[in-house]
Amino acid sequence: MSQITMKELAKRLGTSVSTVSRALQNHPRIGLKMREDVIALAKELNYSPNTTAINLKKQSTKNVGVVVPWLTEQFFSMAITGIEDILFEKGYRVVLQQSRDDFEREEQAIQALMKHGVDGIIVSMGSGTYNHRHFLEVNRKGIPLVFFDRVVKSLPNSCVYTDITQASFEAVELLLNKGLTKIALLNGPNTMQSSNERLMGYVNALKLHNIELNPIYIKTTDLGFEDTFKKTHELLDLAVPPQAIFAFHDYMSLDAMQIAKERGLIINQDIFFVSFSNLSFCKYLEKPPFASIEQFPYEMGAKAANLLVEVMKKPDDYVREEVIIRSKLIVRI
Amino acid sequence: MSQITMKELAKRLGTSVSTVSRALQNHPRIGLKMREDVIALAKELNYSPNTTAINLKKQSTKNVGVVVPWLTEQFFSMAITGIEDILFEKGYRVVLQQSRDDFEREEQAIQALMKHGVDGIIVSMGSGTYNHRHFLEVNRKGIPLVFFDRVVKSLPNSCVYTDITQASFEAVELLLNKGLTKIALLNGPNTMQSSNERLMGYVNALKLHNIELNPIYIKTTDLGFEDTFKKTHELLDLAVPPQAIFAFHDYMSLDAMQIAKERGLIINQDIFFVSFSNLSFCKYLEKPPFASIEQFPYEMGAKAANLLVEVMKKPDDYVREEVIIRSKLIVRI
DNA sequence: TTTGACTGCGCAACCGATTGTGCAAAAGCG
DNA sequence: CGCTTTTGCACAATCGGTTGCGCAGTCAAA
Repeated sequence: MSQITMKELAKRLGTSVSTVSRALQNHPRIGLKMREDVIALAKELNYSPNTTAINLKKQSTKNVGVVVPWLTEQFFSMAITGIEDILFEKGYRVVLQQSRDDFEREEQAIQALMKHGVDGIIVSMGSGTYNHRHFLEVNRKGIPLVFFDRVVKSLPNSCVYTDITQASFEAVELLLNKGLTKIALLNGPNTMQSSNERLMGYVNALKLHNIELNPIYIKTTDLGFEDTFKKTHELLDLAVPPQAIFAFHDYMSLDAMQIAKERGLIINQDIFFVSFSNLSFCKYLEKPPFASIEQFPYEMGAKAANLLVEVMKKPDDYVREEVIIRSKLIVRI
Repeated sequence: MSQITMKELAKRLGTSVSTVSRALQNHPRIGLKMREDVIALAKELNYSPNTTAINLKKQSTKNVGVVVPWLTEQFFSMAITGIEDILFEKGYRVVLQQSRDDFEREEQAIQALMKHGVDGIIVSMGSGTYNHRHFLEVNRKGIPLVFFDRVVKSLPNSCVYTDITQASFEAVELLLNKGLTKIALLNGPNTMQSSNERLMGYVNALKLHNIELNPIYIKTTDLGFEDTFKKTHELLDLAVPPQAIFAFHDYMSLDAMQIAKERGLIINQDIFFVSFSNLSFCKYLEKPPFASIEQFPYEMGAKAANLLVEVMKKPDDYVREEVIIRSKLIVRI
């Protein structure tokens, strides 16, 4: 029950704690016999060091906090898997927190992590985050912080993301190359950086193909399905409804597709959907969204973890890095 | 950068560390003025206690390890969400580990958690786990441990699960009541407790309805999609192929359905599928599995977390609890 | 005025490790 | 054989807190 300590080992061997400590670390100044005795007894008593004590002494916990909006979104669970794989192999553990896209919760999560004493933090920002004070606080305390996917480029922290603008451009261009010109954008809230980037890509593609930008084809949502329903109806109610919809992510495409289907439209014939995520379960759909952008969340997570490990190793010669993971447009049909 | 400590506060106030400590804890034996001074200075200097030091002293880390097979399975990410909600509110943090249904990894994960000094552990066993030595070790060390979903009933730990046998019984009965008699079972490996329970429910239902048990309708898989494909083909190749398949979970149903579709069968007409999980994205399918068993993972996780908190609070008067979450059969069409 | 309780605070041990330093004894050297 | 170096180990400080206990000083009751 009560863990056995170095003190106990020392007492049984009639030696001192420091000798036990050094023996277990194979310190050269400990004699062979003593070393072997200590190690043997440690093994026999199933000694295992108290990590908390080591943490206190070493001023590090080998814990890394990870904050994401929703664990239940495949993108994030895959990213965390990538993070965990790297961190586990480097001897770190993942302390998990979900922000649920809520600013308050995100702030609480970050504060809990700082208080708890993590060695570093990896964050994908919530859509509700309108303020960066908690991140500034983390930086002020000198705790290494790395962003991924939903990043804050204006902060001095390293970050990993995909070039949303470019990916959006390619996605919209795919539609244009199919001869579709009436393309709507079903976007996220424009408080989100990534919404703006989607818009940019959309605009760029239209411009390059000399298609006039029609503002009534651009809708923003709060990422909730109700708002998606509402905005989709608005699009389809237009006098000249869109031939294709570029949606924020696959979940949004799917919700919008439901509406389209209810209205008797045939997916990938009367109307085409393209979006981010490349959700794996779309393979089970008879009519999947036309195309989707794979962002390689596992790789993003792994890369973010690697960056963080670098900073944690030598926080002093910190160099901000901005890593862009190349996304891939997957055409499904 | 360097965190400010109680020693620093004490020095600045010309008092002792113990007084500072007590003042911050509102100890009654500290005078009002001194207390206010300490608190004021602490606030001014943005003092925050070193959690590691407190952990060492208190012999507790306020960390709870959670080990699940796959974070990317919706069931588990929802369960973890339930766990996190409860634990966060009680002041604990979640340290996450995935076993990937691999015994070695599960064992490593458990060992890492023990070494790291968590106050308790919540586990859903991997399908590859053929040995309980790591759990025995946890118990031997006196670390509170609670199982959920994939539990080990033979161990003295509390656990939360759904009555798989009963749920399976209901699922099969649903098919029988539709007049279907040739029902196949596409099960998981029979090293898994829950596979056996599914079998039991299946057998019970057939028995009650006086349908003779036909062993060729019973297949076990390793939960991988390739094996699912193989076994589904075998079933459909039978002289008298099944009219319905009761599959391990929705993912397996979906994979099997692909095969059925390829063979020209019409889902929910030529062949019916029923399984565990009630995956949310099935709502996007034109032809979803006929029915699915909702196991309320969020509630299971939350309950497991609550049980664990109880044990952590008073480990001495530990009483094993076995909580059965009532599942619900959801008919989709 | 004496006694006893109470108030306000500091000393020091403690949690379980790591690590700088000092001191013997053994070994190496001329 | 005497002197230096090396070897082998223990002492004690330290990480940053918590907490039992003791000791003055204050104040009221006897």
